[in-house]
Amino acid sequence: MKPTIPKGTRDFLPNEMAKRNYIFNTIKEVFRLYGFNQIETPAMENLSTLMGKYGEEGDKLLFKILNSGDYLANVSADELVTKESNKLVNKFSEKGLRYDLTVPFARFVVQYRDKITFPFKRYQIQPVWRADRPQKGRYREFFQCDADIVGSDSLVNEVELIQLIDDVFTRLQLNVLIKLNNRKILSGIAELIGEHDKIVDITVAIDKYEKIGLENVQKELLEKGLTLHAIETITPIITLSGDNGTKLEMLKKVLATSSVGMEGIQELQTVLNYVAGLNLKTAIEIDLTLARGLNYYTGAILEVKSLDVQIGSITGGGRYDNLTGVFGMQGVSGVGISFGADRIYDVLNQLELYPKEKMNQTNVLVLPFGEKEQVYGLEIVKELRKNGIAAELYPDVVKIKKQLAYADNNGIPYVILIGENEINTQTLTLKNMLTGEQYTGDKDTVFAKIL
RNA sequence: GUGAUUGUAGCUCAGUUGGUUAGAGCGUCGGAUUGUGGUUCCGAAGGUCACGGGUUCGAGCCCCGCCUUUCACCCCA
Repeated sequence: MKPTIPKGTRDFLPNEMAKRNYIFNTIKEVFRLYGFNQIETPAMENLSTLMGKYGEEGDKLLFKILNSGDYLANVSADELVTKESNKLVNKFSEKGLRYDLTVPFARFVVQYRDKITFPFKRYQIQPVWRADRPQKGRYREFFQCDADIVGSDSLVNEVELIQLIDDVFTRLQLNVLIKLNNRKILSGIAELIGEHDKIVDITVAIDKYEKIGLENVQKELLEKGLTLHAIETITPIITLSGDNGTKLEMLKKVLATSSVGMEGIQELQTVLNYVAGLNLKTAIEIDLTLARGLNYYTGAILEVKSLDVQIGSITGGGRYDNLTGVFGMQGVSGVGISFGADRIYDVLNQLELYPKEKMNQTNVLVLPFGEKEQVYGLEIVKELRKNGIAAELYPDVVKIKKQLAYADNNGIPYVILIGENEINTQTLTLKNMLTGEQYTGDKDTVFAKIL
């Protein structure tokens, strides 16, 4: 039998975990600094919690868990014969793997509303699963690192999250661009031309402007069923360019008659004004083609792109005004972001942006020449650890050549050799694996050299 | 879900128009070297050619199916 893992999943070797932990620890530390508190939720949720929250596409991508036991007991032969998987699945599956961290969080907020003080700031770092077809930067199991604030309408939250994003990527030394949009502006555009359900087609078409040109975009919109008048109305929006200020001015003109649209512009402007005073390292750009998560976002929408590596967005987020509504709790607005840890990991790998000093694990390997030395070695590693030095003792009595190769392959910077000579003279021999330098002396001097 | 693409030793890959016993490098193990790794030399182990069927005197190579890899679309972190 060949050892393999399911499609779209990954194993991580020790050196890879060191890199991933560097990412997780960085994000965690920033979350903590911004006052978010950690929670966890189960890997699986009731399907009733998950279904219908991510649109039709999302429902298809949910991993469903077979009921335990005789899961076909309640399915009649007639029903089985129909082969209608989508209907039948409800009969033998009532749990699914979580698809993101936001919906389980909404469930969590409603369920524990009596134990939570609003505004509630939580962070959550856990894997999610999607039955997608894997490709570059897309996995079926990946970690999201979410920070959300629920129970506050203030745009200060948006500003704080943008600052947090800037903080994280600055620490990770990644060049990124924050793209910003507002769902209300998109609604305004739709309102303007009376085509509420065409908003996705419109954003997709705008997105292609730079690639295929105005004429082709207009042609595509025509094919999608927009009237010539409607296309003419939104043409200034398709060709929108320049800095954020110019874009906002143009939008104000075009959307002047739409109150929702103007509200979105106002929000965007306010956020940008606040952020301008914070001197962030990351550039922020208004991007009307950002329509991500259209299913539940109601205000700000944001996305982060790596400037050095071509991969999908590495962070996304936005405001959702009524996510808890479906769980029976109305009028709670939230805003949140989600770092895609696995994509950030891929980007960092490609750029090799890991600080070396944070990557190695064991500092010292103790090499015994024989059994007697092994006993002495046990005492030595114990004392090393007491001094805060990560140390291990080679567990088998084998040739020193082999023990040194172990240290070498594992990138252990120091070894301590213990043989008959060392025991007789009460000394230790320290070897620097990088330089090959060796020093024999008493325990305290050797320890001092390592520290 | 749609369209391509990949699969040969633990890893990376050769393998001619179908032709005898399928190769290399790296890694592993042993030795040169019983107290010295990362350099060198010698040797060894390691294969259901993804899997199942078919064509053929003969298939790693051709055909069909299936799984898998990677990529694009859709959607997304």
